[in-house]
Amino acid sequence: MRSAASILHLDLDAFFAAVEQRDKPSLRGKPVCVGGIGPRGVVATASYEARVFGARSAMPTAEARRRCPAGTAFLHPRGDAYRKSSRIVMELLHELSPVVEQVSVDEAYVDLAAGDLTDLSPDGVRAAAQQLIDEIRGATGGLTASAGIASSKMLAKIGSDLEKPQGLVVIPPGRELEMLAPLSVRVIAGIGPMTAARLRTFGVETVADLQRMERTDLVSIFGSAHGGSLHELARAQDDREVVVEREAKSVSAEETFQTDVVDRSVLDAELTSLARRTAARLAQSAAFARTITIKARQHDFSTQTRSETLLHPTGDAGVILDVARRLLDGVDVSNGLRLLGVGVSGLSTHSQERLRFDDQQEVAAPLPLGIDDDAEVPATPAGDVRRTPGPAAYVGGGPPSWWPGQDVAHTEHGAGWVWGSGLRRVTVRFEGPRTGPGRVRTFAADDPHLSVAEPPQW
DNA sequence: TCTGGGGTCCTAGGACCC
DNA sequence: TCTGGGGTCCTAGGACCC
Repeated sequence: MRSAASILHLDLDAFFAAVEQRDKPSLRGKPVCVGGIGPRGVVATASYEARVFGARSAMPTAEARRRCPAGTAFLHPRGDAYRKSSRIVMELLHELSPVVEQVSVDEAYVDLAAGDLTDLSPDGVRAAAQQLIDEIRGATGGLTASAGIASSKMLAKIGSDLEKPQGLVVIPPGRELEMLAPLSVRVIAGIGPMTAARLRTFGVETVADLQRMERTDLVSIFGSAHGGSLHELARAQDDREVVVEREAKSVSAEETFQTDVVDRSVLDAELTSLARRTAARLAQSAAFARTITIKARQHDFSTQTRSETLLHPTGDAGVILDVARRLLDGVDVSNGLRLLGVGVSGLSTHSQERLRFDDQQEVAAPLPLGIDDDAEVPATPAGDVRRTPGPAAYVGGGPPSWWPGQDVAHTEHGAGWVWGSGLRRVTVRFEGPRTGPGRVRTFAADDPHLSVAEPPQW
């Protein structure tokens, strides 16, 4: 804990939904849920209008549909659009200080003590943060953010959450404990539903309650690492630094099927696709991996992992797939899998494989890295393959499979987004961030005048 | 209500080594 | 013979975060 409130935590408000409302004027002021839209999807972000009806992050989309009124938009995420706005926000943060730790697409810590700001008093940092938030709104076409500024990461993060949306909370040095004491233990990072439930059995609900627990008791209940950190965080003892860049420790890809899959040939096709995606992302970060892990979720949601560590790091999709296949052979799939995943860890930045010259070890035939892996169609009859519709899920050679929220362009009507599709039809609303609410038109799904478009500029 | 996808960190047991 | 101690690596599972 520092002597000045010099750590800022910035969090964009209902980020995915806010970007959708910015780019789609007809959705402004309306409930919007962004996330998986299939039968097994969950909500990633609900707009504040949707939260009124009880929609929440991580809620099954089916449940959110039940709670929200007719007219609520359920949209598939547009990752490119979110990244584009995120980049602009992160650049603004870098103008404040070179020490910026991006936690996710919509969240970051800034070490104000490492920047040019000389006035680190509560009033000084508040003014700087207010200016930042105003700049973000201006540069992103109206996205709002909340900020917390405090003497530690934990308190800065708690602060940014306290008055969301558009909150700006400075916790002055010396006031940390009194601020923390009445709050639920759930505000502490690392206390999730399980830990909170166990603490409740000891009568612990607030941070003040937690402060009364002995360290030895917490350690015996939760283990030394978790128990020890609970004891410290409850007392606002948090010396974690703002770190600019962390090396990735693992890379993975996984997919939940629309319905459970028993057929091993379908699973093998999926495994191939996942191994390729994982290898492609590994290559993007110029890394190699020693440990390969598969993940299998059974029909009852129980999850198994199987892993194998190689002698030398690899980046080869064929090697990853060979190992993954072997591992999957050892998994009982007779009741059907609902999810399959492939991951790699034990990363390094160079491959010993490349240094071998007289190794007789058989290397699997190279597997091409699909440029757009989702364009890959498993080598089984299309009608037999159940795939979760994804943002880039094209039927090989055929027309695009349109998804709600997708950016499109029509040669006559211009830019718009997919409102809905099905029965070989696609309905598009023609509007953009700078237009008023637009008109809706329906086309044949294979209408040659309609094409996939880039996210609009606001 | 029936639970995504991408990650991080921790624990615990067994193998193995000195 | 009936019994060490510490360290590291590997594997599996689980809580948690956004």
